[in-house]
Amino acid sequence: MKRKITLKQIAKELDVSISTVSKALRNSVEISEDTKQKVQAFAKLYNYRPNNIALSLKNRKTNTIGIIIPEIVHHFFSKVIRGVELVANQRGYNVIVGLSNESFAKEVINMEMLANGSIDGFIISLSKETLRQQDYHHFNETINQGMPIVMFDRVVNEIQCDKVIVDDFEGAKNAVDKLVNNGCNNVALITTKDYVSVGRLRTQGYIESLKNHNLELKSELILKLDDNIDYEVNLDALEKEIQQLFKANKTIDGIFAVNELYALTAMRVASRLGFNVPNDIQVVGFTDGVLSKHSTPSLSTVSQHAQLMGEKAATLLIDRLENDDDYENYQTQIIASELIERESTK
Amino acid sequence: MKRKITLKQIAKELDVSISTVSKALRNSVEISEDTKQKVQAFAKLYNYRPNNIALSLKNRKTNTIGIIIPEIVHHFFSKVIRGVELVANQRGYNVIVGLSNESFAKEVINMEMLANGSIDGFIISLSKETLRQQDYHHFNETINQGMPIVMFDRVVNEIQCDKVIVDDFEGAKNAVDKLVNNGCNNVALITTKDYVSVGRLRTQGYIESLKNHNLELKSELILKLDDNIDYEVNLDALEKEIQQLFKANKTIDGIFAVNELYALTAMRVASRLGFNVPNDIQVVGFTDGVLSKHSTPSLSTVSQHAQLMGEKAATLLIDRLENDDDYENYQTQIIASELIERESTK
DNA sequence: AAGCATCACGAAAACGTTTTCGTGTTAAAA
DNA sequence: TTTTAACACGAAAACGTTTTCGTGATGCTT
Repeated sequence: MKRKITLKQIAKELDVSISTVSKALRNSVEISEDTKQKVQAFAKLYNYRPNNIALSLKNRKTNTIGIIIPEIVHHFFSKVIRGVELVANQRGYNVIVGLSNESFAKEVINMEMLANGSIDGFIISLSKETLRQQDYHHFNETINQGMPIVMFDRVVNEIQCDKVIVDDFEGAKNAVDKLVNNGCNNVALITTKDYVSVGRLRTQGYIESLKNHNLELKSELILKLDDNIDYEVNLDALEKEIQQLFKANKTIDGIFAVNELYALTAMRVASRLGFNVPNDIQVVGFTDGVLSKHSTPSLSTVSQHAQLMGEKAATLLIDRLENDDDYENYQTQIIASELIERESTK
Repeated sequence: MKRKITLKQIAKELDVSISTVSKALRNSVEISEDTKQKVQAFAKLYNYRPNNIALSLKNRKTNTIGIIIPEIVHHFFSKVIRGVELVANQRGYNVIVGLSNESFAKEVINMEMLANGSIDGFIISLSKETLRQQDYHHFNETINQGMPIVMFDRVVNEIQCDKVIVDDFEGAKNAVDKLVNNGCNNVALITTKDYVSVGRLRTQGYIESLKNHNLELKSELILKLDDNIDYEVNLDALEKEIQQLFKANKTIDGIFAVNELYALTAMRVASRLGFNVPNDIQVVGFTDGVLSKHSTPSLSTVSQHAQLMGEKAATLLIDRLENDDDYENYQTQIIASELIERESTK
């Protein structure tokens, strides 16, 4: 077990100075051809690679970006990571992952851990708890220390930084437009409480679409679920909520749900109550998940292009890292969503 | 925009030496109470945090572990990451993620990028291409340089290191046992080509179970799919293969599939051909995916406890990193799988 | 008053790089 | 022969820590 070889060791072996070795390896004109050859051959033989940590310290640049997400076991977020990783790698960066697990405290701790030199910048999607508490001091502190942040998906107006978001409003509007155009007159909405920005925007898109079609907005058709409850493990509770919605409103002929789980569960409950999807009730979800494609009937959905979001976020961040000149001209990129029609709509 | 404060700056401001500041902050007895208070107050005021990179360089230890996986948009792997991250964070480590994208070259490049000082050790699941080419030189080189590796799930006997695996053989055997005990006499197997170790082991479990029940092993009931094809995008191709299996073997009354997609597709094809699941045909998959739970009928499956695998792998790695003494007593931990019965079996 | 601990702190090395600047040697120019 | 320029290399600083060792000042013991 031989440790990794360093410049110092090469210098010693070849009886030259460390500077000479360093220059020889970087093909400096200061060094004679002879010496260069000798050093390079030796370095190759021993498979020399510069130590990243030493380089980071010297250059005050780690070539690493940190991504902090609320949850990794989630199709949307893992696709974002893939996008980030893709462009990061292309541009010579590594990606370090932190999970906030939807907790404010973990988000803060994670950021502090990474902000002390480990990374050059952050890509982040806020935890629900952070959104609820509206405590954003850690972002401002980070930015004030000269470390750029790019927020994606769950963003917040209070913080000045680059952002990448989905056109939640437009996406929702289009989805509901589709349902209405397909003949639905009583489109219900299954959404989250308003503090999650994306939930709020999608709700507004729903409302806008109804208005544009001169349809009455009936509050009893809007089911706002408390998404602190993990319905993935409490499926029964979710089913009950939705079943109640159907029972109380027999005329429902369309469902727009702000995520995949809600949409899918709605479909299942509808079937159980004897409705046919899409003939009696049409359903559209909002997501990038795998479930939609493989369910029966397969679910029409608003795709968010998660991987593209990741790519854009990484590009934004790295561009900023590599151009010190452009100063505080923060931009917000909006990724167009796309309605993917499957069997749950006509 | 104030840069992060350093020991040197504190020393300058307070007109003491760097050593004094460092010692004062670590509460050394060498320093007088007065000075300590002064320094600590100042440090707190300016929110001093030691620079991780400098520490890493000094200690020759990064407190970061690298995980290299073939694909992140995959329920199994993201759950493993969650497990790794969980114990890594608990023990003060960060996690850096590399994606091989099932490519040998990317696996090598990723490892080389990280092995040059960025991390203390690897957790890795081999890419399919690596398994096919059986070229493991990069692992040996890494280990020889004193950097420990823990392999999980897709492992390989040729490399001496810690490993965490699922009892693929037992898991498959139990699944097929279940089918046979439920009355299936013609259980088909949908699997991958043999070079993926987990596929091979699951196939052997299938064979063993049939043998134990004195059932004839019929090669026409074994469908070996080429998993270089991404059936997730080529669903049609997959359906055709499976449809052919059914058409050629009318007596099939049970299916064991080595992954979720195969199992789910088999269910769908079966329904389309007019079979009822589970009354005519029972199906069991092998996976930790989300699809199984939400499909109709929901899919019985062999769970691999992905998160637990991640936790074990991280524990194994960190234990080794922190105990230089226990030398090369590599262990292989086997995670028991669990048969989760849902609607696709009786 | 001389010797000796104890105290409180600073200098310097080390981790592994890169880079600036200085310097000794050789060859060309005056 | 002397001056100058080019060449080839080394010393040292810097990045931000921690830690070992040295040292001047003080107070105590004889």
